[in-house]
Order: sequence, then structure tokens, then C-alpha cells
Amino acid sequence: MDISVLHNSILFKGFDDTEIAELLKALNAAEKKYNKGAMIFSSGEITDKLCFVTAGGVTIESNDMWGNRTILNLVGKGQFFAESYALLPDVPMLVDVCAAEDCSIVFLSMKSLADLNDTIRARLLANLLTITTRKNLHLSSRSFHTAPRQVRGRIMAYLNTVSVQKHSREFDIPFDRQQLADYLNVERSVLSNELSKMQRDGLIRCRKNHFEII
Amino acid sequence: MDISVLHNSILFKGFDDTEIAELLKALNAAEKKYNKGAMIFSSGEITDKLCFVTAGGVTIESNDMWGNRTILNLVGKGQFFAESYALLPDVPMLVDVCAAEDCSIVFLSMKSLADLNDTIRARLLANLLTITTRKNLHLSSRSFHTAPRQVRGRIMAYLNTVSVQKHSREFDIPFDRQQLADYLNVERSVLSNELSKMQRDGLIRCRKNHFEII
DNA sequence: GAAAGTATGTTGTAATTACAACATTTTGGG
DNA sequence: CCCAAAATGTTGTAATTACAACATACTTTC
Repeated sequence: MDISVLHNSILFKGFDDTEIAELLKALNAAEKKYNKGAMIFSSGEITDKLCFVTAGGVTIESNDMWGNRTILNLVGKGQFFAESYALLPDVPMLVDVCAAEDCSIVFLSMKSLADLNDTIRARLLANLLTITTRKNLHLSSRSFHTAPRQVRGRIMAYLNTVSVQKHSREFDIPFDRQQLADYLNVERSVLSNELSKMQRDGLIRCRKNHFEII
Repeated sequence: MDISVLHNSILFKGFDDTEIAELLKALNAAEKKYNKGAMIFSSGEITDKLCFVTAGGVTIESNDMWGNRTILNLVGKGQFFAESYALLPDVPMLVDVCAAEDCSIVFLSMKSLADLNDTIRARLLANLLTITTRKNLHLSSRSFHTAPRQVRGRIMAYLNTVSVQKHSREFDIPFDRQQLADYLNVERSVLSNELSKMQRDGLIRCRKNHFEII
């Protein structure tokens, strides 16, 4: 198991190596590998597992019965997912979680939280609170990216956010075209088309997933 | 101040009346009234206040420079808002908060959390965690309501959710037409038009904000 | 380095939505 | 009860998007 990534995670902030090792044991930490495209959770499942990405990345997505996919979030190395479902263990998942690329996930049983002593649990809960509040902001930002009614507006809203995050007008995005389309809730072909127009209009330059805002 | 609503809130679950009274003092609880349409927070503001609705309701919304409104959430009596910003006090708000109707809000200073004793703080943090995880699920559900590409799909996705929540095919929704349109991210006139068609098609019946799924 | 497979770009048409303008209904005072 | 204001419904047209079909480019594997 890749310990160093976990040690630097928000969850274990303020804990020393010994404590982390004990916690991993107490929470029944188990790592599992998935190939690109594999489904980690399906809509309707129940889980008490807090999940941590030690390698690769996963998409949180909703797939309707007509095969339309909506990507709500992309969770990369060093980040958590399913925290809401782990902490509210009677709520069935509303989403699917899929491996966006080959990846490794560590599962931590939140049911076992109850067995921890008060001090440790309090510190963990405080860190969990940070995780959930940040996740909230993440979910909100997707709403801003999909708020514009037109495709160009959505692309710009998204690219601007990434640009601000990376402190640069030039950056890579973590999505391929199909994923970006599913994230922005537009057709892939319409997205490709609009990106071409935006380049012709001198708004952006892009090649694969490298973008520059002009 | 309307104490009873606060006493039944998730935040104070497990606390007795004396403790709550002390906490309200320690967190500098202050109530303020707003008229319908008033702006409670504007995008870009910084706050450390956890906000609780004691009467009426507020909308969490994003307003772009062309006057387009997107409603992310409607927060009613007995619920909290701004918890993410209160707990991450350097993050400027991405949203506006407006009074959807005449309302009263209690503001609780999260900065003052640090002054509480460990036990009390731990219990509060655990309750805050419940608030943020539930808010996460709420934000997710809006994503499902706006996921369908077509207006009819969005309306049905939303109405189905409400129907399940209320355990009935007949129910009231908390939105007027303009709010529902801004929540589903569609034009008001298109929404009205589609609702008419859906009635003609025998899918639903509705009058004002009372709906029935057939 | 050729072939197969995957990802991305392009185009045309049908369907849908945006927007504006106006009609009708409902609501809240006076 | 009437009026004014607000909310909701209706309609037509221009603009945009969905969808399918295909072209091109890039990757991977043998």
C-alpha cells in the first residue's frame, strides 16, 4: 500500500506515523486495484467505506437508462470520495463511480469510527469536516460551469476556473473530450465544434488537453 | 429569537436547553430579519457565520453579468446555509444568498468554535459533519435534475425526486415558475409551455405549485 | 511501420431552446 | 369589488443543440 500518499492526505493531517498505522488497522484499510473503465460503485449501492485514491483517478457520474453520462466530479490521486455515503450509511448511492484510468483505491470503514477513543475520533471528524466542506465547494463549482445556457459559455466558465486554480493562462485539463462534454453536459461533437470556433475566433488555443486562454 | 426551531435543529442534536443557551451566547448568535428579495450574502463576500433559517426561506443562487439566475438550492425553515464558507473562512463566496420570502436568519460565529471546550466542540463538529454531508447529497440531487438535456426530462427528474421525498404522487413544490426555471436551468416560458404539453399528454396535472404525477 | 482501434474533428438536418412580445390569470391593496 | 401589479401561459421566429454519419488524427500492438 502506498503509505506516503495517505500520510499527506487531509484525513490524517495532524496524526503521526504510529497513529496513522493504528488507524489504518482500526478502520480495516484495504487497497484494491481497478482497470480503466471498471465500475467501483454502482448507483443504489450502500457503503460505509470512505475511499481514497492512491493512484490514478475516478469519475463520479450518473448514467441514465438511455446511456447518457453526466460527470459530476473527477477525483484524483490524494483525494477522497464517497464520504457522504460513508457517513450516512443508510443512504443508497445516487451515482456511479468509475475508474477514469487504471487506479488504486484504499477503503476505510467508517462503521469502525465508533470503536475509536474520543480524542482520536474527534480529530478525525474535524478532518472529515474539511473533506466534506471542500467537496461541497467542488460540487458548487460544477454548477457554475454548467450554468451558462450556451456551450461556449460553459467552456469558458470551466477554463477560467482551471486557469485561476493553476495561476496560469496555459494549463492541462484532466478530461478528454468525451469526459469534458459529459462534465459540461453537452454533446461531444458540439463541444469539439465549439472549441474549433473558439480557436478561429482567437479566444483560446488548444491541442489535446493542453489549453491556453488568450 | 425563535428558540424552539433551533432546539430541533441538527446542529444542536444531543444538547440540552442549558447547553444550547450557553452555545448561542458563545457563538454570538444574532437574529436578523429580511424582506422578500433582500440579498443576505453577495458573491465574493467572506464570512465565518453559520446561518440558520428560523422563518421563511432563502435561495442559494448564482447571478451572472447578463442577469441570468441559477438557483442551486432552496433553504427552508429549520435548515442551515453557508456552512462551507463558515468553516473555510478564507474562501470567498461563489454564490449569492437571497430571501425567497420574508425571513429570519440566525447567524452563528464559527470563529468562536475555537474558544469552546474540547468535548462540546467535538459534539458540535460531529453535528456539523451531518449538516455538510446532507448538503452534499442535496447539491448532487440538483445535478440529476439538470442532467437530462431536454426540458421535459428535467421536469420529470425533479418531480420524481419530490414525489419520492413526500411519499405521494400529489404534492406541493417550494418553487414558483420562475424559480423552478432557474433551478432547472431552463427558460421560464419554455418551462410553462412544456408543463402545458405534459398536461395535454396526460403525464401530470398541476395548478400553481401543486403537482400530481399520473 | 502497417493495421486496428480509439479519440477527435467536421458537417448537415431535424429537433429543441432562447428570446421577445403579448394574452391571460392570479394576487394584494385600497 | 376594482385596480394595479405580479405571475403564468401562449405564440412565433431566430439561434442553438442533438444526433447521426463520416473524415481525420493519434495510439497501441503486433
